[in-house]
Amino acid sequence: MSPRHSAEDAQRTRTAIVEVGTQQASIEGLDGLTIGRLANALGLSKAGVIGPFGSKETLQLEVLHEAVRIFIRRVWKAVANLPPGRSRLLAISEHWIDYLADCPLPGGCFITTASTEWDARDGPLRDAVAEAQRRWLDTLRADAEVAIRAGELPGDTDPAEVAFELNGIAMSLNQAIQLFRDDTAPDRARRSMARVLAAAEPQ
Amino acid sequence: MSPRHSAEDAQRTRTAIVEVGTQQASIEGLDGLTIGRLANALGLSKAGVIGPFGSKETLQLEVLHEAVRIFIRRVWKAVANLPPGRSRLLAISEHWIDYLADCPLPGGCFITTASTEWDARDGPLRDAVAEAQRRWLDTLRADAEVAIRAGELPGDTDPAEVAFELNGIAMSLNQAIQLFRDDTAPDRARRSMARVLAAAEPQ
DNA sequence: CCTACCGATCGGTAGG
DNA sequence: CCTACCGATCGGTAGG
Repeated sequence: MSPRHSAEDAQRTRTAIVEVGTQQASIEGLDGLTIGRLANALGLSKAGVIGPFGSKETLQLEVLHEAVRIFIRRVWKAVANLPPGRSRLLAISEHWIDYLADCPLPGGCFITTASTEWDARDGPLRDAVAEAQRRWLDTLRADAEVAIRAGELPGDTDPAEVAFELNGIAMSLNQAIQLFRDDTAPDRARRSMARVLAAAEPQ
Repeated sequence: MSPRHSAEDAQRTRTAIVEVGTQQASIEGLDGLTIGRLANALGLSKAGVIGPFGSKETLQLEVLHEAVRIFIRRVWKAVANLPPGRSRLLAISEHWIDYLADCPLPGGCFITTASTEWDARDGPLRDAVAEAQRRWLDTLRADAEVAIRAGELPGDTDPAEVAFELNGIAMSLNQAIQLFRDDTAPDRARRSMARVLAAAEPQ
């Protein structure tokens, strides 16, 4: 009740703002976030929402990073300790599809939405989105490289193409789920990803 | 100079508003369209911009349909007279990739942007986006069905999966071009689409 | 198709 | 973290 809050309280408020902001932005886009609606949803004043961040852009960047953390937690953490290679790419596929089919954010894949929202603009948000997407594609490509060297994928496979295709399947799945509410799509995506990751013929 | 305009003039103005609106919306999104900026870009008053349409939503719907017309003109018109089947799907792939690599709209593929922008919302715009995307996927699937029946694609191919995968590759390509400015991506997409459309082994 | 205007909301700040 | 406020802009309308 007192206006004198502890640093702990301030941190809790900050966290709550980012969490609710992530939910809202997954639906309305990062640019669709507004301080006023956020304040209303949280029972705070607008000054209370923007204060901890200084500007809307800083808040948007934090919201984006929170969405990336959620993705990593759901898709990467479970496989991070597996040895790199084809079997880990198959495990990633499973978790990725599960993440999209049972998404913790109401608007589906945040990075995909943010990517199409910012890909034709300039500035820190575009750069942050590009870097997050870049890192994920690099992660996939690195595993594909290991798989090719180990003979688990055909020797003439282009590792960047594996990342490119898996990413495309994930975006197509995200659209099927969000735009068409098609619950047969996860199985389709599973088959498609398995085809991209088809094992090399034994010599 | 006279405020008394012909119906022809009125039509010209309407067309100009939709055209400039399509350019702007391809960058800022359909929701990012504003009457004020549109009026400014066109040298009109806000009333002059919104008047012919009655509401922003009607204008947004017309902008969306204009973007669909542009896509059809660039990707579909050139192949519409070819016989359906695998070779037409390959021709579509070529035109689709060319369209994305040398896009008439500054923001890249409008439908992809509109899809992620509206897929988590309700209303006429979401419905219109879904219908446009649905029609295109159905077109691809119908050609895949013909190709499978003709033995041009493997007999166990799922035609909906062909449409799903081609669409995913196109979205991945759109991202590579717009977000990463990666001009090696069109070739990658060509290889990926060719793989999806690999001919059935001759019996 | 214009001017002039409406209430609502935007991001953000001053001062406590 | 609040109240009270800022100028700017939003979509839209009245009246010509």
